[in-house]
Amino acid sequence: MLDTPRQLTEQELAVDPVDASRLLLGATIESTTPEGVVGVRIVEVEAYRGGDDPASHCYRGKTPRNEVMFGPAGRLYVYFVYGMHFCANVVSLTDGVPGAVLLRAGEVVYGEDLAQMRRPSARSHAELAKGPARLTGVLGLDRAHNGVDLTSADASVRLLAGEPATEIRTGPRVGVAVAVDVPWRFWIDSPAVSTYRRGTRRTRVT
DNA sequence: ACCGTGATATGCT
DNA sequence: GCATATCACGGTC
Repeated sequence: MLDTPRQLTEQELAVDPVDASRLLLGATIESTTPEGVVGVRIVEVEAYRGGDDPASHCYRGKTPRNEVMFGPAGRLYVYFVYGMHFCANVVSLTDGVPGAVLLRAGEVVYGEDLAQMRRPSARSHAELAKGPARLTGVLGLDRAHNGVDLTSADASVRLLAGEPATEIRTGPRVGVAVAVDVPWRFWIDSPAVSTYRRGTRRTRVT
């Protein structure tokens, strides 16, 4: 990095997750640990809301797991899923109103060696952060990073503004079985965009 | 296509 | 309490 890029602010992110999604496409998420620095340019995200969004972790109200989503915008919401994976979201909207943007995929733009070391199974550059758990993997994010303020200048994880994205594509969210008509997955052209997977339908008693 | 893996939430008792 | 169903997934078959 030759110059210091502008960090995204809490105010910019305190908007509807759909609008925050557009802001995050093309931005860079950067994590700093004792091992080094890794930067990932975000190319695919998904918007999640609160009580009106049946696919959201906040659909049924506040719990210990999702409480960060109810807090101020610009925080990192990290959750553990499927017994082995972490996924990371950027909290949007304002204090008390839950909303977040899931970071689904990105391109590693610096710290490639460390990224490859953290994900030895990646067989190409594009594969390094192709998928939400892979993205958290290259950045070295886990439970300990839940709630980190991404807008703070000296935070270990930060969001750096990018060129405004043009040609944003949309579609239904990946792995989600409800609200399939809602096109809240957003991506820009990149080989790192993950492949679509339909959510598994639950058997419902009506 | 299929399965590992464990936290989380919910619904019983 | 305890049982169990459900996952905002990735890797391997």
